[in-house]
Amino acid sequence: MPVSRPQPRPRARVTINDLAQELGLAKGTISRALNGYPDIAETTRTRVARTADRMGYRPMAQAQAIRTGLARSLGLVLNAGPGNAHKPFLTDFLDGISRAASEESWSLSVATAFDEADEVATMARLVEEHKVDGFILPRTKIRDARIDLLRDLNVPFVLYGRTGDPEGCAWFDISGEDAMRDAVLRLNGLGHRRIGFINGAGVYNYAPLRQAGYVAGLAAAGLPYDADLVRGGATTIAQGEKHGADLLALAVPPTAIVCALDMAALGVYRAAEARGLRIGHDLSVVAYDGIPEAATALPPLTTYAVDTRAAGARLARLLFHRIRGTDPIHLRETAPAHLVARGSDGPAPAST
Amino acid sequence: MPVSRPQPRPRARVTINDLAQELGLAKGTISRALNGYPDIAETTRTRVARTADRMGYRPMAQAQAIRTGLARSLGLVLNAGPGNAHKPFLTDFLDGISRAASEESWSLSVATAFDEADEVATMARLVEEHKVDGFILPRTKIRDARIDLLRDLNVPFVLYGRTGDPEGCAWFDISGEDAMRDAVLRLNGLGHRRIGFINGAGVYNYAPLRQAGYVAGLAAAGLPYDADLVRGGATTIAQGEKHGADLLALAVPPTAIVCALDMAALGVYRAAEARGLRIGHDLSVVAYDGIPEAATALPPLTTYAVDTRAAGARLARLLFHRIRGTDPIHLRETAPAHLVARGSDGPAPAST
DNA sequence: ATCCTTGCCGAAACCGGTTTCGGAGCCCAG
DNA sequence: CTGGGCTCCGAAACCGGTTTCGGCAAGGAT
Repeated sequence: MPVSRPQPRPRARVTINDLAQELGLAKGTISRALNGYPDIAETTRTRVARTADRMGYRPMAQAQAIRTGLARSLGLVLNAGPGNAHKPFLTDFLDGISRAASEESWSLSVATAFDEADEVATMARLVEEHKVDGFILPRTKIRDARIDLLRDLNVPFVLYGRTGDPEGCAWFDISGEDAMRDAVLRLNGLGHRRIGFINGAGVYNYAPLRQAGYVAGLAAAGLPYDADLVRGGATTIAQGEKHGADLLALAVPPTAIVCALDMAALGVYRAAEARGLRIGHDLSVVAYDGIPEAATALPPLTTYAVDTRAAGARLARLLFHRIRGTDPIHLRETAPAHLVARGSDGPAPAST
Repeated sequence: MPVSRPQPRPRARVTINDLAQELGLAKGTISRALNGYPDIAETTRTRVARTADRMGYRPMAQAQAIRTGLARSLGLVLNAGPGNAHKPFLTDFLDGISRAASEESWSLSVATAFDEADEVATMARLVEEHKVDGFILPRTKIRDARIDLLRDLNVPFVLYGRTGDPEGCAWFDISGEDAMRDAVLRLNGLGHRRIGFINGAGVYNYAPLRQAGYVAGLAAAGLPYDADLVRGGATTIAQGEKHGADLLALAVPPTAIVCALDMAALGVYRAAEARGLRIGHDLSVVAYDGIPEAATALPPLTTYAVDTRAAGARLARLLFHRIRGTDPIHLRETAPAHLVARGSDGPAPAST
């Protein structure tokens, strides 16, 4: 099909053959020296390393891949479908992964898909074309087709988020449940007794966890659970506003609301404003994520922030271990979110 | 150094040899048939194509790369340094590029850097390791070290944004100047006579262009240019608020403000609020970008939106042409931003 | 019938690495 | 002095493709 054949640039790369010639050694020897094989004399090894460095030798990743079977590349498939547009810390996430990858001279190849089926197809393609040695899976779902695929294909992967059926799964996650529990206790400490909860999207694994954390917080504080105070499915400002308005319209409205997502909290701000309630005084709000808008909101939002950059880096490193054969059982970690106390929560208003 | 050698998965790939054996042809013949060489009989070509398809053959990208010199991968280096965190349409941008790349069975590899020097170093590394055949350069600067590097290395690239010294440069850009000019004329049509302008960061190429557009709009409307009404360097809400406050504190404040960035406009909202001015009535605001927050702001922001997804796709396609040898002179395009009229602008208030 | 094209394909070299295999030296014990 | 083991490196096969080169067979011209 391709009528116009692409023209390779004739840039002079220094290859392993150049090195071999320069040093008067066989190229196989060079390769083994550079890759730390034990059957190379230490003096030879340093000599090779030094001139390789001097001549600016960089092994061509593809040539290595063909024999070793390793593309030296991490895969990341992003859902770019409707409703997934807003990813405030995507840059940080990519940065974390990319930096960790660079440390090992690996690279990151990203692709996009518009729904779950497309995600699976895209991942399969990347594997078929051998572009990628493993995947980082953002936003673990409760039922996740991506996991099924990769388990099936026997391709290494690491989840950002835990999962119910851990068979063959490695993961890194932020313990949102601890944060939610903490949030409830914090508010209880401020005198709040009716504390609402607005959860995120139910398809994701984090949702039940965070709700469980909220419930655990209630229990730890000795507060009763009231189903009327619990809403779910709010991932946008608009949805947060709707659920916030619903909660505030209750006969006995909450004096504080815990949100599983900052975005929802920003919606609650609007619902409160519509009722003439001042956030931080008449209504306390505590959320989770640490999006940049939370800092510039009025008042600034108290939230449990996650270090997305660190998460990306950690995921990449776990994936390296996974690719190198470590049992996924030993590659499961959770880390806490960190409270950023700002102005959106305060003492409970004196009860009338 | 690597003590634990990575273990390649023993998945059974179907190679070109399998195809050759199955068809009783030489593997060179298979390769030529698949790549559209003219010395293959049409019947043979279809026979090969059919069984290749049936057996699910996917050429291993790396093996092709080693001989052809093409990695079949587009490079994108993102600046993840401080102040660059907020990239609301990064996902769309990636989506556009990734989709266009997939169409040709290419992939996208992204890396991050924290400043310009790091960007250049990262790009050089990607080229040395032969991971990438060309780059898409987001956010063209007036003086751009990335351009110097790639020109020097003779590596194909495409700019998102124009540049002063076009030597060897291909680009795609949105004509922000037309949008700014339009914005001024629109406001003039609404009766505004004192129209302020808040520009973005001066290091980027778009800044002088948009300011020129603002000036052109003034001229076309027959309005005088007043340097007091022009501010620059506002890329965040906070900076927009500051400059907005300055403008509103003028002896004769503007009745309308054009912002080069939506973010700055959101800051102007706050400055107006602080003075008790109602956006859309007492003060009109028109901006540029089309970030999602603009739609949910109160009132919703009138803005010139850019289709970032389409831009990414177009850039990728231009880069393909560039890699295949098209003269960059023929690879320069601009497209208009599209007005999204919402509630932040209205008739000028009756003058006192 | 012979020669010359032309169409079509096989064989082999090649790309830049990795890995296997074997053998040349050296040291030391018998 | 000989045999065995160990250290270290060269040679060559190999990975999965691409590209060059040459030759066979069919067809047309002479």
